[in-house]
This record gives sequence, structure tokens and C-alpha cells, in this order.
Amino acid sequence: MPRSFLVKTHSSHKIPNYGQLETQRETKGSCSTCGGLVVPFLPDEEAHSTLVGTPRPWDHNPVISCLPLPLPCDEEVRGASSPHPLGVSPVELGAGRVPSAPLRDSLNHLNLPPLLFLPMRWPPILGPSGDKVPDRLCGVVGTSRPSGCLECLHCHQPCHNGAGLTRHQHVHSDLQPKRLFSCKHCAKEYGSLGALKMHLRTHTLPCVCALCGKAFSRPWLLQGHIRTHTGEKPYTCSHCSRAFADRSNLRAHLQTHSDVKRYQCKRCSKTFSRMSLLARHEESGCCPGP
DNA sequence: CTGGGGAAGGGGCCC
DNA sequence: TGGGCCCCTTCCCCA
Repeated sequence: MPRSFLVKTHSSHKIPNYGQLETQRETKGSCSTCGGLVVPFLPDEEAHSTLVGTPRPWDHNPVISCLPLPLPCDEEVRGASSPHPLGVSPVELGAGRVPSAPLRDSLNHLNLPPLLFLPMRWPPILGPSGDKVPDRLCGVVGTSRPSGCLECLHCHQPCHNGAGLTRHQHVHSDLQPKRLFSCKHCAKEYGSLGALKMHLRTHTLPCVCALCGKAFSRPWLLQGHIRTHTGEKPYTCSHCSRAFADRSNLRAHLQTHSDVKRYQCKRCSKTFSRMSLLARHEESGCCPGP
């Protein structure tokens, strides 16, 4: 497929609105860790089976912010929903914080586990000294001890505060199921939401050239593209003084000056300056497959 | 067919 | 957490 097809022009593509996602997270009064949106709590299967209908330590000291629940639809928010798996109503869950339909759709497409949005009417969480625990500590899975400090649910290690508990629980990272964030546009999966967000840019192409309208996933790609308009070539070969707009192209060019080519055909030992040249060589029949 | 330049895509790392 | 940067790779085109 010609790569030109991969580049969406401004005229043919709606300008992506990343602000839509961002503004959804700026709602005041929500958890600053998850933005009231996406801190999935993933109990293992056993924990999940005991979770439903069974009082847990955090029922009384909800140090966790988000429980695995379906994304509520507007109807559910208004209280016309079916019984909740945890036996609580959307109102009890503080479902006043509900993402917009487009955002909800986006989140659902991310194949995230079902989420709950941060309850707004929970009583303040009190720390060891009786002070209110800041919102930033929510998302930590733990329970309070009689002494007032927090305790790890995995090994009962006492921690003085939520941050300490968070740090401690990194040692249990192998107990957490590995989560994958799936792209709604393609089948790719990523280990973090940040990586997925980065990938999503390759679909939305938010960086648009003001001169020709071509769109790119990242600003520096656009920067490199603009050089094709300006003719700027900041990367100069020290051997032949030839200049390039792209550092990688200079690197490839430097290979042409090298006596030793990096890529060698396993069959005929011929060497090539680029992998693509070697691949083409092999495809042309030097190394026929079995 | 081959070598090489140009342009661009995308993951990872660092600040 | 996001942006910038690095690096590698891929694809197209031309000599």
C-alpha cells in the first residue's frame, strides 16, 4: 500500500479532538490519580468471586477508588438500572460522575475492564492522625489496621500512609494480572495506557502541516516533513559533505562509506548496507525457502 | 536487478 | 504524564 494512503490530509479528515479526552479528566472533585475515570482495580478470580456480596475491609475504609463495574449508561445513572453486581445502586456509587457518551464509547472500546467512577459522596477517608487522606492516595488497595496505619492486603505489611503502601505493593506486581490496552482502531495491544495513547495518535494524526495539509502522528514527524518544504538539511555527512534532512537517512548514507556492510546474506555472504536491501536480495531468489 | 536517497512510521527512553 | 528525541525500520522512487 502506498504510504501516501497512510497520511491523512486535513481536508479529508476531521481534526482529532484530544481535548475531549483531556477535558473529561479535569473535572474537579474527582480522584487525581484516576481522574475519576480509569484506575481499574483488578482482583484475581478468587478475590473477585468473594467480592460480590461479601463485605470487604474497604467497605468501611474505602481506600480504593474504583471497583470493577460496568460503565454506567445514562439510564443507569438516572436510577432505572438493573441490580448492580455489588448490590449497590448507581446513586450509592456516586454515579453523578459519568463520562460523556463519546468518551464512554472510547473507553469501552479500549477493552478496559469494567470501571466504576469515583464516588463523590463517600465520607472523607481519615488517616492515622485523623486527618483527611488526600484524594491522591485513592487507588491504593489496602485496609486500615487498628493502629490506624494501612496494611497491605497481600502480605499484611503495615504501611504508614498510602504512598508507602503504593510503593510497597510494587513487590506484588507479579500478583497482578498483566493488563493489555487494546486499540479500538486496530488489533494492537499495549501494556500501558500511555503507550496506547501514543499509538492512538497514529490513527488520529493530530499534527497537521500548515503548508500542505498532511497530517502526522507526532510533532517531530511534522517537523521533519516541514523540512521537505524548506529544504533544510541539518545533518551533514563528514565523508562527502552531503546533507540530509533526516538523521536516520544520514546514518543509512554513512553505511555506503563503510567497507563493512551490516547486513549479510546467510546464503551467499553478500553484504548490504540496509536491511531492506538484504530482504530484497533474499526475496529475489538468492535464498529460496525450503 | 541493485544501490542509494527521501520520506515517513513507530516503539522506547529520558526529562 | 506528555513531549522531545533517538533509533530502527519500511516503503517508494530513481539512477
